[in-house]
Amino acid sequence: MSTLTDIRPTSRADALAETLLQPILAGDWRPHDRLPSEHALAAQYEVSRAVVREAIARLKTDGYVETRQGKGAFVAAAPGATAFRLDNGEAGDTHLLELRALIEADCAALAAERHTILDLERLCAASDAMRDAVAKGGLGLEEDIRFHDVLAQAAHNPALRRFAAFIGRHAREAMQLARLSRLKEQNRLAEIEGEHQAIIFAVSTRDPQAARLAVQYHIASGLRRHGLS
Amino acid sequence: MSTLTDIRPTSRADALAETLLQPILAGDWRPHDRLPSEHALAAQYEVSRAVVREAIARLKTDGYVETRQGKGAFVAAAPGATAFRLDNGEAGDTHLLELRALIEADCAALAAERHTILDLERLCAASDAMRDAVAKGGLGLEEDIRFHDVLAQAAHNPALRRFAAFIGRHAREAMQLARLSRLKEQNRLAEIEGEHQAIIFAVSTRDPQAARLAVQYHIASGLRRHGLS
DNA sequence: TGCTCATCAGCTGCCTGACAAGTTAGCCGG
DNA sequence: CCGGCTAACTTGTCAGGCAGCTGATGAGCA
Repeated sequence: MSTLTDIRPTSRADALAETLLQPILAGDWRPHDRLPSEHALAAQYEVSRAVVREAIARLKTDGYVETRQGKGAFVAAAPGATAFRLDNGEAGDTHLLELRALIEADCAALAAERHTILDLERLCAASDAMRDAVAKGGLGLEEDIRFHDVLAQAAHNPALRRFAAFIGRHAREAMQLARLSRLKEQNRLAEIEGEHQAIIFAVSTRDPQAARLAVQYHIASGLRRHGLS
Repeated sequence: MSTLTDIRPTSRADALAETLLQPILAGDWRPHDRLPSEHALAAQYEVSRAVVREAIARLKTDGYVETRQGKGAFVAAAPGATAFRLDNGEAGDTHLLELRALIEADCAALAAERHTILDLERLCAASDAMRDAVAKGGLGLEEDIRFHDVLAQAAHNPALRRFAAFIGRHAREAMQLARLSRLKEQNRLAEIEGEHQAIIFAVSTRDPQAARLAVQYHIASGLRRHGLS
C-alpha cells in the first residue's frame, strides 16, 4: 500500500515523518489527538518500529507531537510552536530575501535609538575590517557577516539578533547561487563599503527612519548586484 | 564515567543529545569534524545504539549534524541553521514581545503597500468577527489571532506570514501568564477593537509609516493592558 | 615504478525480537 | 457500589544481526 519501500527520497524515517506531518498540518489530526501506536504505524507503513520511533522523534523535536510512556503519542497542543523552519525550496525565494531586509531594517532602526559608544566603535571596526579584507584581495564575506551581526547587536535585543543571524545565513546561501565571486571582477565591493558607512552614519545620528532606509537600500543594492532584483 | 544511567532528566536519548550538543555549541567540535561512531558513543555513554541513533537523529533535525551512510556523522557546515528555536525560558521575555511588535509592524507596512480589495474585506470581516465574539461575552482570542493573520496575509509574503504566526503564538503564550480574562472585567476589549480599526484605516490609505505606528501602538497597548509594559 | 582494481574493515541504515516501565480498563471480591 | 488487582495495552530501551555504502589496503599488471 505504501510506496516508502520503493522510492526513498532521503531516508525511510524522514519520509515517514513527512507523511505523518501532513494530517497535522492539514488539521485532520487535531491537538491532543492520539496518534496510532508505534506498532500500528510500523505495520501500516511496512517499516520497523525503529523507523517509526525515529520519525516520531523528529516530529517531537519540531514540537508537533508529544509522547508519554505508557499512554502514547499525541499531537502537541500548539503544533510546530517550538521551532521555525525554512523549507529547502524556500532558499533563494525572494520572499525570504525580503524578510531579511525587513529584519535588518528593524535592527538598524532599533540600533539608531539604543546604540552605545561601544556599539559605534564596533561598527566602525567591523567596517574597517571588511575594507581591509577587500583591499587584500578577498571578498570580505566573513567581515560582512560580522558587520551585520554587530549592527544587530547594537539593537540590544538578543532574540532579534539571533533571528537576524538565522535569516541572514539563509539569505546569504540564496545569494551565493548568484556567483558571489563575480562581484570582485566588477569592482563593486567598494559600493558595499560606502553603504555600510551610510548605515553607520544614520545610526550614529540616532535617526531610526534614516537607518531603516539605509539598510533597505543596502539590501536592495545587494540584490541588484547579484542580479536578483 | 557517565551519569546518564543514574539521573534521567527526560529520556536517555534527550539527555545524550543535550550532551553531544555542548561541544558543538562551544566550538570544541568544529564544522565538518567527524563525531565518534554510533558504536563508540554507545560504549562511551553506556547506552544502546538505538539511543545514540535517536540522539543523533534529533541533532540532525535541528541541523547540527549531518550523517552519510558508510562515512559517519559530521558536524554540520552551519550548525543550527535549519531551525530557529525559542528557548522555553525565553517565553515571556520582553525581547520576544518586542520582536513580535517589529514583525507585526513590518506586516502592516507591507500590507499598506500591497493590499488588495479582498485583503481589506477580509480585514474588516475579521475585525467584525472579533467584535461579535466580544458582544456575545467571549474574549475573542481566536478572532484576534485571525485578525493578525489576515493582516500578515495582506503583506503578500508567505515567509513573513509564517514567522509572524510563529512569533505571535509565543508572544500570546507569554501574555497569557498575565491573566487574559481580567481584560473582560475592565471592559477593555473595546479598546482592541478601536485599535484594529485604526490599523485597517492606515492600511487602507496605503500609508506604510502610519500602519507601522498603528501596530506599534496596538502592541504597546496590549502590553500595557496586561501589565507588562 | 606506477597504475588499476578487487577485497575488506568500518560505518550508517534498517530490521527483528525481546524486556522494562508506565498507564488504563476491566474483572473480581468484599 | 466500591476498591484493589490483574492483564493488556503503550512507549522506552536493549541486544544482535544484515544490507548498502565508503575508504583504504594490497595484490596484480603494465
